[in-house]
Amino acid sequence: MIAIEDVLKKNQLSVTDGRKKILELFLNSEGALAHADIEEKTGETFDRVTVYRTLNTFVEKGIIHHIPTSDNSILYALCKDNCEAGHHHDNHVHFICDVCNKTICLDEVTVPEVKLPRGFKPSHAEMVVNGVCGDCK
Amino acid sequence: MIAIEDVLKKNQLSVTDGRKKILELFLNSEGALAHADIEEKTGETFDRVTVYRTLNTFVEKGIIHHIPTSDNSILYALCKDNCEAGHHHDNHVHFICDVCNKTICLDEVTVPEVKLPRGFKPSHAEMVVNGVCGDCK
DNA sequence: GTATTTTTGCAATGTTGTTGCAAGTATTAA
DNA sequence: TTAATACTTGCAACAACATTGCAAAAATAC
Repeated sequence: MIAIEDVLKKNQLSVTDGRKKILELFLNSEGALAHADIEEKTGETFDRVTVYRTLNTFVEKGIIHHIPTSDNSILYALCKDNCEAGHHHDNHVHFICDVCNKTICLDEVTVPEVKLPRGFKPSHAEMVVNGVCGDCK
Repeated sequence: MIAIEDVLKKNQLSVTDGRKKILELFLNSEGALAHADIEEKTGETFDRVTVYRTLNTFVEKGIIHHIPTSDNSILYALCKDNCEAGHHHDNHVHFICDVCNKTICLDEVTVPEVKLPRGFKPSHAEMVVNGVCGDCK
């Protein structure tokens, strides 16, 4: 059991109902969440604006991170412990299940290095794999 | 010189000014294009709606493909010749330059295979690398 | 050249995300 | 515990992005 309040305090954030609830959603979700998911699950409890601001705050503090998608949706997922404010170590592969449509962080799978053409200098790499996840096979 | 009209005809599309112009933009651009880029470059010639519909049509026909991004922008790039409708072979790495902000298809660089955890079956993989491109180094 | 099908432009509408400000809540310190 | 301060929230307005229906226009088929 992870103490939700501790995570917030450790990141110098005021402990509020909204932040506790949204952080709890991430902790209880195995996959990534979109803004819409969160709005749906919090129901009428919080204003849309609060959700936007909370997510942005969490990204700034390094509690969650963006996941690249081909459509124009923004997905968020929890960062692991070694992830600090402004200094992400989320160089893991993301997996999107074609069946259940969940997006899962494969924390154990590191994004591989690739050899780039002459003149290109890489700084960061993202990888997204589609397919069928363990639950849907 | 690629015959623009032939590409459209080969995909069973009516040849219209809008489609010719937008396809030409892709052929003459080394990087990927966002909807906004296209609107900008076609100026007042076409309606915004036409641009949206043309891009969607091109994606359906497999003439262009989406590129995943971490922010919520949609980028499009030309598919290469071996790319057919509904059956993309665009398994190459995309590069986003942190300096000039261009997105470039690295057609020569194939997305590497990764070993996934038990139970995961991959069908498709995308990779986006950030850094400094050859022109900006 | 005419008929048919497809595409376009316009207007209206929906969706998504942001900003300013007053009111409410959490934190700090006495 | 309470008062002062700082931060967060909700509301309303706004801005950007994207979609839909329908009539007019253009492209294709005959």
